[in-house]
Amino acid sequence: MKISEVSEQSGLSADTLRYYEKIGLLPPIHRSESGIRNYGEQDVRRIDFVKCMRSAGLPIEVLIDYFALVEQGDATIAARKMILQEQRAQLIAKMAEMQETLDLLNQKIQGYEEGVLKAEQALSENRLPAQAP
Amino acid sequence: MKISEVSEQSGLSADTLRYYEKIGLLPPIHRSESGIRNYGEQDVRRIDFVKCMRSAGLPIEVLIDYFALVEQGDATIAARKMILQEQRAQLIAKMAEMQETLDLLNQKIQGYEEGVLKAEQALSENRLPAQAP
DNA sequence: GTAACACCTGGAGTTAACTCCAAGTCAAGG
DNA sequence: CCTTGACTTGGAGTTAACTCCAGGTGTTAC
Repeated sequence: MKISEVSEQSGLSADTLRYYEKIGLLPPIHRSESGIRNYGEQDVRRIDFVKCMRSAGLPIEVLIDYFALVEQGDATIAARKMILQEQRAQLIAKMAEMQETLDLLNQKIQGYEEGVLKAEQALSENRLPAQAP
Repeated sequence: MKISEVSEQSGLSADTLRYYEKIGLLPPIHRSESGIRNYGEQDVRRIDFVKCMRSAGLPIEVLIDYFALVEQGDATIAARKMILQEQRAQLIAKMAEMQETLDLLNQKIQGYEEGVLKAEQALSENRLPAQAP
């Protein structure tokens, strides 16, 4: 698979794919004789994994460390598991924060709905309401 | 309230508070005669709001736009509501992505748990299992 | 009065994660 | 043979959001 195909399929730009390889987030991709990258199935699977983790905000550094451990074989399974557990904990925490924000946003939006309602009522009755930020 | 107190109470650094003011995310804070910021209750409430929104990843730009509308009074209520709804939609989408990542992370971790289990069994029986990244 | 301390400013530096660019190579079509 | 277009590289530039610093001023404690 050429870089343009992988780019299309993954939604990551070719630049990003090369960048990921350069910094070691992807392994050195096999090349044709003329030096053109040819992504294998395993590469594509890794890219999908990376994309998923990145979309949730896991830092590239962490993923690099993780894959470095994968390279080193089964002796590192415990360490890998710890990395994933740590990231999971952070993800859960972040989602909880976002839920709080979501709740507040919902409140505010509802406040505006009610505010507008009141304002409309007031307008048709010639009164003036007010609302906080 | 002095900047150090607000900093302590909000968890934002004094530098960040000044930065927020400089870029217009906070209004010009009232000063003492000698030029020292004196944050009022309203400022503190706004800072809490900003902090909450920022913790969920809402861009500063969006918040600045939002507060600019607030300044302009009730005529902008519909626009404000739209901003919040848009941000809510993005937040929900992001949380869904994170949930997917969380699911995958859970799968992987469980895979490692089972993998280790198999490995331990195999070790005590002199067999060799394997596992993917 | 002076030393220590919190605060001020403008501006430079940092970080993560891309993104873009110039200049070059190669394969295929006309 | 020549052009077109996808690919290559190393390196520079961008963006968001801080974070730090030097140099200066005002306030407080002794």
